[in-house]
Amino acid sequence: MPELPEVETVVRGLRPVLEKARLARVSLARPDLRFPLPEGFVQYLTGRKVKTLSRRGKYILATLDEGTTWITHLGMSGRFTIDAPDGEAAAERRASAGQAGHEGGFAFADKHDHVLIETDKGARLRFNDVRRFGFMDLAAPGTLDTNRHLAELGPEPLSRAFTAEHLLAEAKGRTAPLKTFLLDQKIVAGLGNIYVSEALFSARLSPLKPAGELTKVAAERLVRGVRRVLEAAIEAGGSSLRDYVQASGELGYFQHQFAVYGKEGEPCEGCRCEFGVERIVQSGRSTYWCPRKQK
DNA sequence: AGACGTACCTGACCGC
DNA sequence: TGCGGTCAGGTACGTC
Repeated sequence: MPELPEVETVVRGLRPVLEKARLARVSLARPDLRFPLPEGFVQYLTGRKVKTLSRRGKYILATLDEGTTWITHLGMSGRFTIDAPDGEAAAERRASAGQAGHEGGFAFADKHDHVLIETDKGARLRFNDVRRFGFMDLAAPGTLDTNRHLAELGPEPLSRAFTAEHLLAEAKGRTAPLKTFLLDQKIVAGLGNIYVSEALFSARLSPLKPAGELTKVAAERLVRGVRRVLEAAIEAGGSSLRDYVQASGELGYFQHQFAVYGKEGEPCEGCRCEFGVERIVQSGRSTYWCPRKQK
């Protein structure tokens, strides 16, 4: 589920709860997510203060007081829930909680809750991940740049480092189609299956076009298209934070209107032609596009 | 190096 | 109602 805009929304939602807070209690329902949690994970986090929360690609980064970074990737289905300490939902969970967790009424309330965190300010966080493709890691001070998950990441698409020149240099000689090229986190960090389709539509470029055939003009359109769709989605995430997340406490998913994604057979944005959006499969994953508009 | 397929995990949905 | 197949927004890793 979560691509850059969703992760950015999660970070913004977690910030008021985690930044400048101390992790008073941490517990795990299991020793691993997608990968084993690092040795001594709970002991390490417990008692540490979060200095800042940020994002790199699809990774959530929490910088701790002594310089270590707590890294979280949401995978496909990872989400955080912020529990109101004494709300109705909390009482309900207390009543139905089957597994032992924190004492004092805070527990692994849902089936796929894997990590519980309570801050010194009384905020309670649950990390839930049905498919368990998410993972967490710790990077010692000064090792973030060489961390195995982050070292190879391409530029942030909303930063000045993401340029047509960068895309052209990376695309040179490549036969892989633009769809696959943009999904590669080494090329640009944070795009996933949805926003690649959306960005290519926005740029009016075919997902089938070999990356090596990008022209300067097309690369410039692509940079603008990527930025446009991500900025719009982050904006939508902001609304969901205000409207939806505050009520439910759930962070990780929001409704967004897409131009082509999931719209097979429907007219693409602003179009009235009779053909509609097409779905094709590239490297085993769905791509949605308009063959009339995207060349 | 780069392109490709497969693995990981659970749940929802569809047709029979 | 049950059952098997397919699909789902992620990354890592093996092979050619």
